[in-house]
Amino acid sequence: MDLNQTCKNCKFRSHLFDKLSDEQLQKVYKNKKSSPVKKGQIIVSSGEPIREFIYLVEGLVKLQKIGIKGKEQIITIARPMDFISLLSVLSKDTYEYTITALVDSVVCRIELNTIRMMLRENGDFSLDILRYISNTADDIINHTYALNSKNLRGRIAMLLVEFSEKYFNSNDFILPMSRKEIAEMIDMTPENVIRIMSEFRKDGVIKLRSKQVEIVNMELLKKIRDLG
Amino acid sequence: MDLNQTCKNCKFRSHLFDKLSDEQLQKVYKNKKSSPVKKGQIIVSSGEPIREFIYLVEGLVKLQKIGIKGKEQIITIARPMDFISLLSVLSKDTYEYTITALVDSVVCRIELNTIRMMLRENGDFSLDILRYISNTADDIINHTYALNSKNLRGRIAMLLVEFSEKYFNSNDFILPMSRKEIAEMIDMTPENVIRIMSEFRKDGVIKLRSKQVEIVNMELLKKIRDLG
DNA sequence: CGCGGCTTTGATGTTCATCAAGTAAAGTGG
DNA sequence: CCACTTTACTTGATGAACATCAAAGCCGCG
Repeated sequence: MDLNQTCKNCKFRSHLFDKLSDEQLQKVYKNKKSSPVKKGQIIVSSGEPIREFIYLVEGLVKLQKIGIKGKEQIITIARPMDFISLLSVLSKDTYEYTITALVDSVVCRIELNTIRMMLRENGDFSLDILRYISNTADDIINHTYALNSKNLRGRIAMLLVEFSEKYFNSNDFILPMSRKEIAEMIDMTPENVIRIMSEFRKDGVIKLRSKQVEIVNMELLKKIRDLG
Repeated sequence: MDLNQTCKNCKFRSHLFDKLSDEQLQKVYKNKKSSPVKKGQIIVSSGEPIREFIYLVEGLVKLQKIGIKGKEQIITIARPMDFISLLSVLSKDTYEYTITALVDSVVCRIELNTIRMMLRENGDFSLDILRYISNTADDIINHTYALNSKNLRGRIAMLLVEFSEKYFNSNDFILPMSRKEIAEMIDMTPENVIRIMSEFRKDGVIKLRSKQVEIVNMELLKKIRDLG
């Protein structure tokens, strides 16, 4: 297979590498390393030096950091097409977050200097990346504030709607994480995650069997989210 | 006075416009409008179309948004040298935040297209801005998570230390905001802001008279912050 | 000088974390 | 593949932290 074709057709290109010339795209291709990662595998560890631009081609990954007192805190979940080295990549020397695969995934890596050079050379590409980073940061900030302004029921509802609409495009999905991890994401205790999800089940808002979730009454769930 | 000199010597230049050529700096100068704003005055309103790059030359401003249920939420306080149009400027069409002067301030405005053009033309400048935006976003995110992981006493302590070390460089300063605004910043009620500050006063950690604060025992205050 | 918002203090109630204890599920080594 | 161990899940009871409500004093401003 023509390797350049591979990159040219990669669904990723349309979003982020649109503005690259063919020559630059060729350079990206020569440098990129694509690799599969198993569920649970760590992709980068917080504190590691940043040497690569990493993006997610397939799967789901979580970005987390260790808060004060050693409590884990999940900052966001990245989808295919997301840069997962995210914010730190251009401003820091080492990763701020630990990134772990939630399901079997595929990531692509490009040497940082290659990207840096292209950012310098290609103003349109540079502007696109600026916009992308700004948006990502905005999203995380807005998401965090939305979450914090809600009570526990509202948070769980928000998370379930998000999984359904943003990550799985279905009312019926398998939670890609444990109750404990959910708790880390929305800042509550595992006990209360369980309690409230059970309530939702009893009230007929969702069906729930272990990690299998089906949202039965989406309208009500959204109302709980918005009123929480 | 030579107007170009004005910009060349502006303390702002060293941080953000370092990489601009003399010609580009000249262009910045021709386009910039510098204006004073009075305490309490709104600089931009959330929802307004973004037409300018705005940075703070002197003073202090707050960036806030209206959360769900109309509760105000202060996202961050900007200092001189900060871009205050911040994150949204390159990714959105309208402002995400309302920006208000906390004290008498001075801002400079540059037409957005001028900056955009320079970003496209000048890769080094572009990289600097990328780094700057990444850092700003990182800071806000880290700050928000740090705040949320603390109890109320820890939050107040954190805020006071921050005012002292980051914004005023002194153990003795005048709070630039009301108790209600403080509550909006660190996500608690005005009543509890008052209660806890009074506690600190009674315990001899700070002296407090209306908005005048003096930190008497910084070490203890930091301990309260870190243990909260 | 009086009105409205800011500030302060106290009393009450709700939400949520913590603790405890037991069950199910999922790895692990023989 | 089965016993064994560990880790995840679940439910209930208790207590602490914090929001809310109420009432009174204060301050700036028209």
